Amino acid sequence: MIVEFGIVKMPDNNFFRSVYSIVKKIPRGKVTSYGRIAALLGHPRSARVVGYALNALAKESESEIPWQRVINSKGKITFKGDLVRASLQKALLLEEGIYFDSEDCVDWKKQGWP
DNA sequence: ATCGTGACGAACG
DNA sequence: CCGTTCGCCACGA
Repeated sequence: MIVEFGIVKMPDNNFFRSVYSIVKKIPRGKVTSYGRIAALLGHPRSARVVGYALNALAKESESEIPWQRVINSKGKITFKGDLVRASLQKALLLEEGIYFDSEDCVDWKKQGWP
């Protein structure tokens, strides 16, 4: 099956789709990490793959899935060369009421999910 | 099938 | 509290 995210062909991969279904459940005003999602899926060591899945998503600026609510385990947004996406992510999160401290770090205890 | 790659993360030093 | 190293695993060439 091909999940249509624009022209990008998504593989018939349960892991990717599982990632998306989890991300969709993150409530507004909350955030979680790549590793957390991987753990929820029963693949505690597949954090990188979660990032890989979200990467394919962001290209199409998919509105249905709140990709911006996924950050790294340190509680920060990961740049990795794409400053545009990073700033967009922060803007979206600020709009949702996420609070960043002086070091651009979120408070897991108050805004972490689950 | 093999291999390099990466929105990660934990373990070191 | 840094920066490095290493394990991880789906994907695409």
